[in-house]
Amino acid sequence: MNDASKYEEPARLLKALAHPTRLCIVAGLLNDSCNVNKMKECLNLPQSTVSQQLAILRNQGIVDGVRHGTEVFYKVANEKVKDIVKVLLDDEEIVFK
Amino acid sequence: MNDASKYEEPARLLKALAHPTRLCIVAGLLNDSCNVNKMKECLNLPQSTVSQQLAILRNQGIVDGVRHGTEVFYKVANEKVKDIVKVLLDDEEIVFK
DNA sequence: ACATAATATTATAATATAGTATTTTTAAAA
DNA sequence: TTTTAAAAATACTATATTATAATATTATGT
Repeated sequence: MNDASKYEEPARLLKALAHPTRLCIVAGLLNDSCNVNKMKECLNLPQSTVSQQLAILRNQGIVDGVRHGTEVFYKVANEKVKDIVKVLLDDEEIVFK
Repeated sequence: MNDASKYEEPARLLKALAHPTRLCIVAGLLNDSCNVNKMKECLNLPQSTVSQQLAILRNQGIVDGVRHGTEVFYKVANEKVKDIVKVLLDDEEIVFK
């Protein structure tokens, strides 16, 4: 029993979340969407770093982005992830501002 | 805002879960405790591998073990983790057998 | 004390991830 | 169409993780 393959996908999902920056990004997007520049300011990280972390989240379908002109607005795209992050962070309100 | 330090602990917790073998172990322990030998049989992995993964889970307080003679019976020691794993795996019943 | 069973630890090679400077793409404005 | 801004992709070094063999520990039975 317990073939590990069954756990590979969910493990990949958790792994994508399991980084302070990425977790912070997802937490910040729980209630409001946000563009990369604002995130980079809030997170105090180079743009390339933020974009790379966003790419990891995008690859797992955790977030997706919509372009408006030069900006891309991201939001959380996975309900299960929303629930997990809320449980993990005790349902606190977090917003990029 | 959004100092990353706030997310370091929860990220560490997720990281410890974010591996197919470790996730499988935790899922298998959700309802019943189990000793290492049985786990190693179920998982079809060397004993050292299972013990190492258990050590990672123990270090994050995700599981703990009680020794009975030569055997150590493990159980999940963190309620938040139970909830997260149930949400992640759609609440399916998983047992080592 | 010695043998045996169950579990833990250590060491290490292979692989993966993290961070960031640099370059490229995309879109709007001059 | 050139310039500028925002975001993505690339390249590369440093660090971390994984898997597992080998060894050590812990507890029991003889």
